[in-house]
Amino acid sequence: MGRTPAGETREKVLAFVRDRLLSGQPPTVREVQEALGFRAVRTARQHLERLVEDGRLIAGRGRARGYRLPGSAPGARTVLAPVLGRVPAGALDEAVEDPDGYLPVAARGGAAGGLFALRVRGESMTGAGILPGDLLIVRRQPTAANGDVVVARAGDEATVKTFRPRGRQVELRPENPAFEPIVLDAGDVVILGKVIEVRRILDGRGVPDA
Amino acid sequence: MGRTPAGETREKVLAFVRDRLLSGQPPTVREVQEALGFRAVRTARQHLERLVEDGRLIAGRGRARGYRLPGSAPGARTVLAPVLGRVPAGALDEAVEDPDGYLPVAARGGAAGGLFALRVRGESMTGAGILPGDLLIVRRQPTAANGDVVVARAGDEATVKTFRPRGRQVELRPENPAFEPIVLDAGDVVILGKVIEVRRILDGRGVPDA
DNA sequence: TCATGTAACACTCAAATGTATGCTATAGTC
DNA sequence: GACTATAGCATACATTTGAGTGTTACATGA
Repeated sequence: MGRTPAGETREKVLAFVRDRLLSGQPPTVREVQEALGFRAVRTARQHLERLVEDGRLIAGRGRARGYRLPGSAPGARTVLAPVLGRVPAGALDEAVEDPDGYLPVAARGGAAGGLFALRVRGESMTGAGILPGDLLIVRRQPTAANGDVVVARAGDEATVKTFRPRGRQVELRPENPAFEPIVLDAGDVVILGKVIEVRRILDGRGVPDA
Repeated sequence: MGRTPAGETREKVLAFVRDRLLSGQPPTVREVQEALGFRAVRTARQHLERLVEDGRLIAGRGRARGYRLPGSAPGARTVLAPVLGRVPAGALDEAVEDPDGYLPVAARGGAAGGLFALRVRGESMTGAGILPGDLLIVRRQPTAANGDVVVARAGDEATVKTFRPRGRQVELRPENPAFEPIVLDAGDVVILGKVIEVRRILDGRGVPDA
């Protein structure tokens, strides 16, 4: 069979393997062989071996579908956060029963104990770059630090605000001058969790032309 | 050996398999066996078979590490997008070589063919709620529609702007009055991809007190 | 009590898959 | 030309791994 220019084929091999790994389906050597059109298993393996030598792939000796991407192993644990349609007036757990879906979240260090997601209503936090329709990833915790963006319940209302302790009181401050801060006795505010991530899906809608 | 309450073990099996799939490393039957502490391969397989029967898993007949999540399952369409440290002047693929990490992304509909992530530098898009330090999930595509937020290369510069076609020219418009639009011949602009999602990690830093 | 279903075990077989050996050919370099 | 490196092929071998057969035990309801 003919030869291809040096290195060219290897790039294609790497691209194929990477695509498969990122989509969650590690390939076998023979799948690489077929995808690249080799007639010998050995050829595919040679390319893979070279990629490993060059540090561009990591081999799992002996294991089936054992090739991995180097660097920060995508083994970074992914957890699923349920998207709650509403912030419940009662216990959070009840709302988790019937989620609108799940979002994959890269679990950073801390306890993956309880994550959930909420959709933002209203414009009270636009000053912090949190727009209506955004998704908030929230870690459940009963306390917060000054400046944290929190999901809190004051009476029957559940809101997203910046947390400002004021002595024996608590200020829940919107990040939008058009809205008024809420100041309550600390005992009247229940922290449901802290917002650790903001997401905005742009897929369909673009930015309206001015 | 003893028995566990009905169904309880099966949930753990599913949780284990799902976690492995989400982290990009499908397990073998024997890995399930070990993880759950079974002494027989068959036991693990029986649970897996049941999960397949119930439609909560999909089996890849005969293939190694062949279990998948069904389309309806949470997390089924999660892919990992490499976070590029820099937008390359050359081919995108080269930058993918050395990613800063990977982000799990819920692939909505379209081809998961090529996703990558970028960190925002500068304040040129704050008007669209895109702040410095934000992570952008980008779908690789060579074209864009009016109003799309795109990653484009004009000469050696790679930037994030709103895409505005202007006849034979193209306007790359910042969403911040302090910045000037870039207008170029269509031939001088290369669309690298379209921003489909914006993420902001809040974990440490809160909102500064005013 | 008996039948039925689930959970679990021990062992075996076969297919999928990684690994190795040996060979051919082209291109570049000294 | 001799030497070296790369690209590729054919075949065989060994391990990993999915799949099959048969058995034991504990619930639960008819």
